[in-house]
Formats: sequence, structure tokens, C-alpha cells
Amino acid sequence: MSDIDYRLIVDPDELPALAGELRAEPVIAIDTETTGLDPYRSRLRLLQLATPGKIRIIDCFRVGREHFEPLRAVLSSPKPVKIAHNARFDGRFLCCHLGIRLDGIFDTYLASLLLSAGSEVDRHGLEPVVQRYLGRPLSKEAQLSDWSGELSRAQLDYAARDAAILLPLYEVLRDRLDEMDLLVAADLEFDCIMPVASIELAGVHLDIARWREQIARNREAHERVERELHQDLSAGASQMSLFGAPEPINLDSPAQVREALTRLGIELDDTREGRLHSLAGQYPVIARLLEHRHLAKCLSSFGENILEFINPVTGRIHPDYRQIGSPTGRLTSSSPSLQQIPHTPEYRSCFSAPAGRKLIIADYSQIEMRILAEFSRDEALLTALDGGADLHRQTAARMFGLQVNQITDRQRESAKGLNYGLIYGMGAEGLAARLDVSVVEARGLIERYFEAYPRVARWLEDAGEEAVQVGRARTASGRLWIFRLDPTDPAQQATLRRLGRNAPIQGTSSDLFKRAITLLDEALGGRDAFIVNSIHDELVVEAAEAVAGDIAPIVSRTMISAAREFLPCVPVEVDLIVADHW
DNA sequence: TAGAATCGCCAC
DNA sequence: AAACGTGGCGATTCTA
Repeated sequence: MSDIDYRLIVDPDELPALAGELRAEPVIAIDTETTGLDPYRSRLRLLQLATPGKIRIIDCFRVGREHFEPLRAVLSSPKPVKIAHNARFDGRFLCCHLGIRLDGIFDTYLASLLLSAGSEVDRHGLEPVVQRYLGRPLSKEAQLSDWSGELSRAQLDYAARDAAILLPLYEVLRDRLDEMDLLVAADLEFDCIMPVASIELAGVHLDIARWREQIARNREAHERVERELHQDLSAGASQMSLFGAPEPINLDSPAQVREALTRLGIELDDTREGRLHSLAGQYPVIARLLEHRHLAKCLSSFGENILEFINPVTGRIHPDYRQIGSPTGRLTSSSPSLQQIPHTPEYRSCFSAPAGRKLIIADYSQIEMRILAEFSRDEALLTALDGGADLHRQTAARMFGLQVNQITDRQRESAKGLNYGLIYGMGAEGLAARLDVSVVEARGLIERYFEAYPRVARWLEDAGEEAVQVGRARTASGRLWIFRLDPTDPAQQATLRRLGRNAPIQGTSSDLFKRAITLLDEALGGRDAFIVNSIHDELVVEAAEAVAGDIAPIVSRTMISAAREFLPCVPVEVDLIVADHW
């Protein structure tokens, strides 16, 4: 494939002229080749810059960081538009190795994800995206080749082609986004790319000694419970081996546990927590089993494995974020997932501020209820959310026609169950199970709830019905989820109703949260403070001790103004603390 | 024997 | 206490 017209730049003196040419372009495509995936442990080898006429490949082994100054303005200003496929990756390397922060990004990867609108079958690597939107094959063979040595003609061809293909791809994707009314959602995503890359680069600090202590305590408890359980369970084991001790059952195997329980006369379809929980009071062995499960889960998911993610260069943990991690647009983090650390002090407090620094922890209060209030414009719900008393207590007061101070804990729990459950499209059966009441009682509670919040009832009904009718839903930013379910199948129709209620709410929560990340990243620019974690409705900022007090109000103000862009009618509150530990 | 599927459970 | 939305991940078990 030598038909690609590109030039390899090894002479730093060429960069000023190149920068001049690029500045005049409306759009340029960019790509990088690196010696590995981790910007802290690998090197930037090539930077490819493509315009309709020309492709330039800069060999970053030959052109040192200090020579990139002329390109800085081109790459770090909104114009020209920079097209990249998964710009978060390239952005991290440019940030780390050249000190340049990309701006004006059009990301063909995120564009493809938005256009697929939640499809589980579409793939979004450059190769399948080029195939899908341009109808041409693209070989990615050289991607995993060794980029640290002498480069072959084939490698350079590959590098050039990867960048060049982005130009026609951009044209098509931009038109498709426009046709599908996804340009607003796309801009929201594109603006958020570098802020998310910054969160990854910042990483979190972990108090290793404290974490190890927690593991040790867990291990001890785990072994004790394991011994007790083997005794409990062997009592029912009749098939004692003729040749000695019976084979101990594997407590991590649900199948073996179920068999053992059957021998004790406890028959179950499965052994999930919800099922076991109601039996825990009756059978001590079940309570112990649940305790064992919890300890085993914590040891395997939140044990030594987390320590392996500490980066040897920074000494911190840098998770990977997927910017569109779910069809609703939520961010997800992995390797490790810092979004599912148990919400208990033993675990969370291990994520601490390093010496001389503070953590600012801020989360939106009842954000999904506020979104529901915005969508439904239910006056009673809007009032209940307007400062003052606890939402669930107020909800109960309205449901039962009582004063807020007359509400019992049980009534508050019922109201809380409804406030949370209805957002997820829960029905009477689900509520009955959750509150441990009969289905008839649950129906009555739902009826009272809908009388308290009539426009909420109306909105939920309409949203469910619309999902059945049109098979799709949008969020406030216009993000689209096409459900791809069969509305004539009763089970799938029920799912459609639930999704139709939940998707706009959860998705709008993602929208405004991403906006908050973008605005906050900008507001913190130039200060010794940066976002280190994001958990769906909560942001953690790490700041120098001396400035934390000044930064805290900026965090809450910025989060509130981001939410206001999407929720003009409903009051928004942010709970914030400044602390040494998460 | 490695990858897929399943179960189970952590988060919001 | 658990069937009601979104994920990631670990251990076991199945399968090609």
C-alpha cells in the first residue's frame, strides 16, 4: 500500500512550517502510535496529522518534546477541528509526553457509539466503523506491532492510512449525527473527553498499609466462618467416605452449597442473597453462609487484586474509563472499577488524600428524583424537593395525609421504596417484595403515591407507553437509546415500559453529570486541584490543603450550574464535605 | 485447555 | 428484605 502520499518528519525544524499549514485548515485528523497502552510506562512514537491534501508523520523519537511548541496552538485550541478515533487514548499520551491538551475534538469512536444508540452487536473499533460507514475494509494488523524500533514501510503505511481514513469518516459521521439529532449529545461527549482523560491520568491515592490491615482482618474472619460452616454443613452429610474424612464442600460453588442445604432439609431453587436473607433468622447456618459470601466477595474483589493496579511510576491507581459505558451514557470505570468499592468506611477511607492534601467529596442530592420532577412538572414533588424536610418523609406525609412529624419509620420506608423503585419501573410485586407486604397492600401504596404526585403518575405512564409505541427514548441532551425489543411479546413489553421510564431519567443524570465534569475541569484549571474519581452522581476532587477551602464552593457551584442547564425548573442541591479520606 | 456462560454481588 | 434500571468483576462450571 505505497499509494498513500505521506512524509515522515524527523527534522524538528520542519514543525513551524507544518504548524502554519495546519492552522489554516478547518479540520485535521490526528492519530498516534505508542509503544504500549499506559502513558506513564510507554512512549509516544508517532504523531500522524492528516489533511485532505497531505499526511505528515512525526517521529517523536527523533523530534523531542521541546520542538512541539509551534504545534501547541493548533492542537490545544478549538479550531481546527481535530478528528480522532478514541481521542481519550491519544489525548492521554499528548498530555503526558508533550504537555499538550487537545481541544476541538471530534471523536469518531464516540460518534459511532452514539449512532448505534445502545446496540449490543455493533463494534466500534476503527476497522468495523470504517466498514460500517464507508463500506471499505481497513487492516489493523500493524496496530500491535513493535513501535519502538526501526519502522518498516508497512508500519508507516499503516500509520498514515489510519489517520487519513478519519477525514472521510468524519464527513459521514457528522451528517449521520445531524440526521439523527445527536449533535448536541455529541458535543457534550466531545467536551468531556479530556476531562475524563485527566481523571485517568490523575489517578487515586490509596493508603496501602490501611488496605492491607483490612485484608488481614477479613482473612481472619473468613477463615473462622469457613470452619464454622463446614461443621454446620457436614452435620447433614450422610455419605461419609469409607476411607476417612468427607470431601469438604466448596463454599464458593453455589451448586455445592445448594446440595448441602438440601441435605439439611432446606430446599431452594437458587442460593442468591435475596432468597437466603428471609431464611437467615430461621437457620443460623444461612446467616453464616451470607456472612461467608460477603467476606469472600470482599477478599476476592477488594483485596490484594486492587494493590496490583498501583502504577509503579506514579504510585497511584489509574482506572480505565469508558466514556459511554452504558446506553444511558453513564461512565463506567474498570481495572479496577472504583465505582463499586463498598460504601463502608473500612474500604472507602483507604482512599485518602496524600500528605498536605485534602479530598473534596461532592454528590448530587436526589438527582434522579429531581429529574423526574423536571420532566413531570409535578407541583407536589417540586415542592417536596425545594429544600426543607427529608423527601421520603414528605412523600409519606402526602401519601397518608399526615403532618411530616407524624410519619412513622415504616411509613417513611414505604415512601422511600416508592421514590426509588418507580424510577426503575418497579411494579406492585417488586414493591411488595421490597417492603415485605402483600401485593394488594403494595398496590394500595402505589395508588396513594400516584394520588400524592399525580403528574408523576402521568409522566411514568406516558413514558412507558411511548417506549412501547416507538421503541426508543431520549435524554435531555438528545442521547438516543433504541430498545430493539418486540412490543407484541408481553414480557418484552413490560421491559419496554420499564426502560421507557428509567432510560430518560438515568440518561439525563449522565448528561448533566458529564457537563459537571467538563465545567469543573475547566474551573479547576491552573489550580492545584483535580478530579480524581467520579461515581455516577458523586465527584471526588483532590486539592492542596491550602486551597481546599477555596475550591470547595467552586465544586458545588459548578455542579449546580451544570445541572441547571438541564433542569431549569427544579432546585438542585449538592452535598459536599472536605476530608482526609473518601 | 482456553474462552464462554452462569451465578453471585459490589456500586449508583 | 430483593426481580426493579445501569454497569464490572471474580469463581465455578460448561464447552468446543
